[in-house]
Amino acid sequence: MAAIEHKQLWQAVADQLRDEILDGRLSAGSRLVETELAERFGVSRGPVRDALAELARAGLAVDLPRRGTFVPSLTEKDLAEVYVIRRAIEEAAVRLAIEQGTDQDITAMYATLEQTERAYRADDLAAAWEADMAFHRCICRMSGNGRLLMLFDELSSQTVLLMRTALATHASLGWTPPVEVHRQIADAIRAREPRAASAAVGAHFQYTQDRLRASPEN
Amino acid sequence: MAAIEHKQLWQAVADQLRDEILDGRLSAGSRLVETELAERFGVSRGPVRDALAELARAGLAVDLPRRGTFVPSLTEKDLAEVYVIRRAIEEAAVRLAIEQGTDQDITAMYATLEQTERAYRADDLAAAWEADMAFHRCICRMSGNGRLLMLFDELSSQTVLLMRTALATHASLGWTPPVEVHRQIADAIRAREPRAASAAVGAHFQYTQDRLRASPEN
DNA sequence: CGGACGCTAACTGTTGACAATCGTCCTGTC
DNA sequence: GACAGGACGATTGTCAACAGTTAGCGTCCG
Repeated sequence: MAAIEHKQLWQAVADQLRDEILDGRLSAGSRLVETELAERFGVSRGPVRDALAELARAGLAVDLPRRGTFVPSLTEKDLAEVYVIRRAIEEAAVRLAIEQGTDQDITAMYATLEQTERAYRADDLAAAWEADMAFHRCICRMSGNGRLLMLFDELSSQTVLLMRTALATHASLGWTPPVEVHRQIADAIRAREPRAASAAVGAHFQYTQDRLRASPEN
Repeated sequence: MAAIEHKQLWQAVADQLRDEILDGRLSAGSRLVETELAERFGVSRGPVRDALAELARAGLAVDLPRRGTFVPSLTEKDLAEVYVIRRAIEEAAVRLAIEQGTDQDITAMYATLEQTERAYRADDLAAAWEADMAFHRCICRMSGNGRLLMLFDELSSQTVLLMRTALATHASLGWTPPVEVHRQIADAIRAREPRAASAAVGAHFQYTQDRLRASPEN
């Protein structure tokens, strides 16, 4: 095993660009010029083109025909859209996770929980946020639904981008990881109570959405 | 208005290929050779490549690196995955549709319902199926969530492909359009009863899923 | 002084060609 | 007779070049 990931060139480029977009090194509105990137990565324009198409499909870039590709500036509306879908699929995921999840999965889930808490106590908000996302991803993985997991990854990327652009100034500063809510969800999963788990996820999203909607004063 | 849709070449190719795949003219397992298609459409391999990438992203093709692109043969597991996600997002969509939908939208929704009935009485199962899908799409459009609608389109395409491949022989023959269930959903939307509407959608999917799971004897 | 036209530069969309890789067939050996 | 190894063919991944379009800017006319 551990077979050599025969990564396509365009995948490597896409991964690199994705990281830079999510890190904020490529800020919203930045233009992604094919020739420029091709030279930077030492490849031709072909793979760069493929990479940009991939990012566009993932919602991390917008492609205006004949005009170029840009890093999108996501709005409140985008935030609402993403959260509606995330809530829907994660409520479903948690129910499946109860049916499909192994004890090992549940252990891993609790690990992310503790990691979140530890990072928060260490005042490492970035790590706490990452562990928070890992918790959600863990549930989606437990669902055993590959499409659902891929969809989550797409939406979580957009969530990160949203947090960086729309809410960089106000909301993220006051953010605290919802450890206790996550623990509620985790406990419900371990107890194999689909109703409670689904409701807890719904409540979690409701709360997050309300808080985000309340804070900005556009 | 009605501005000239300056369609990119690869989009035209992708549309054509999508139609052929969904029509069954390109059956499951078919190999999509870039050179071949390029010659057939009178374009270079570049746009064909882009088109195949697009189809692969939409789940209507699978790309095996260095080996080629194929029309996928979707399995029971794929069916289950697609339906889980569709149920989740459509339950959410119907709730939003109640908030966002205009009277015009509701009229259009009922139109698809009547169209389904008419096509079924005329023994045109293909048209009935299409109108059935149009009904579901109508609800997703009413949600006002662009991402949700795009996601639905993706999943509905895969649903069509599934019906063609996995269930071509047994289930589709006995299929009858669930007009009365659809009417229940529509009525709940018109009456602005989110609970009932969401429940009706859920029941609809539960029923469909059970029936599909019961029929094949793999 | 303001607006419209035309020019220029840059970038994208598309093309054709080259090289690397994978599947297949054939051959030879056990 | 079956399996391993090597060569060939086909097809994809990548590259460099060409053509068309778009945005920006300057100039000219009203």
